[in-house]
Amino acid sequence: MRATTTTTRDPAGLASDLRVSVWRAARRMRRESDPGITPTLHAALFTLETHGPMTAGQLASHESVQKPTMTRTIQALVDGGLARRTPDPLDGRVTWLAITPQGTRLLQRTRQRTDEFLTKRLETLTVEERDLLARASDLLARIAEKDPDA
Amino acid sequence: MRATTTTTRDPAGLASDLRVSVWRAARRMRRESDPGITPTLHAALFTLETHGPMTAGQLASHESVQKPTMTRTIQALVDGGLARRTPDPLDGRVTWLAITPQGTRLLQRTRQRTDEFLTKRLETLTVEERDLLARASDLLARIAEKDPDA
DNA sequence: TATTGTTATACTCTATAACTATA
DNA sequence: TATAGTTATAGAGTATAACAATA
Repeated sequence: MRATTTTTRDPAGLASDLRVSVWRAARRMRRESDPGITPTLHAALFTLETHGPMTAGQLASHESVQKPTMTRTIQALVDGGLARRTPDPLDGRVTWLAITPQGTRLLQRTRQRTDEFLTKRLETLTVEERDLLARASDLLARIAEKDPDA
Repeated sequence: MRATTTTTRDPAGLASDLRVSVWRAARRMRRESDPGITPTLHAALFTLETHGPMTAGQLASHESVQKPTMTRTIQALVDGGLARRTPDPLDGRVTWLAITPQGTRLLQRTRQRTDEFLTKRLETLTVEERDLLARASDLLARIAEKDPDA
């Protein structure tokens, strides 16, 4: 196994390591996650829950996907009764999205009962390691944000 | 934004946060990464570089994908001249995979010159934050490994 | 004209099931 | 029979290009 510590202070080397480990972790999580909801739908629904109602374009921007991609994701959420579309009364081009009670319940169930694989793995770590991952989770979220200067 | 710190010591809540942030980071990295190689090919090639020659089955197991999936990945690497197939001289069913010099060069170029987006983002962090991410990268790799008891 | 969102189309990544060749 | 790998097929997730409706 390559020693990640050798690249710690070198952003390019860390980038290379992170790219691999994040990709593998994402793949593994997808494989093990709750069959009731895919990671893509989960992430979008989570955003609707935490940010409140958003337009389709805002949601696409927040998730760093193109609008047609978000159209599909939204369609899947609406078909599943997890989100609801509401036309904007003033601007006929705009669609507002909101999580439904059913969507909220699904997220609650997911948090309580699912992610079993990941939860089990995390339980094998020390409290310090979980603290570290929690802070890393915030850093990853910051890295994945849209360019501040874009 | 949901406060991740509230879930730090709770493995299930951390699992939920990590699932979202890792998924988003993976998506963003794919979108921004070197157009010359996809994350899936990069990860497999990286494994061949660090572990040396492996059979197709070993590689599939290491990457946590099914064998048919790895067959496709390998085919893409071989088509691109990045890896080489060699039949096992003793067991006719087995195929050995090895990285080619061209594959090694591509990984070097990727490390040096690409991952620009990610490198730039990492440069905006403090040294401490990069240290933290480096250790998190190891933890994520451990989490994504095959079950120790499977 | 510019913007919001959708439809059409295509490519990547992944899986399961069935198959071939070899042991 | 069992194992290693491939082929066939399907589904999820994403993108770009072209379009419709509205501003």
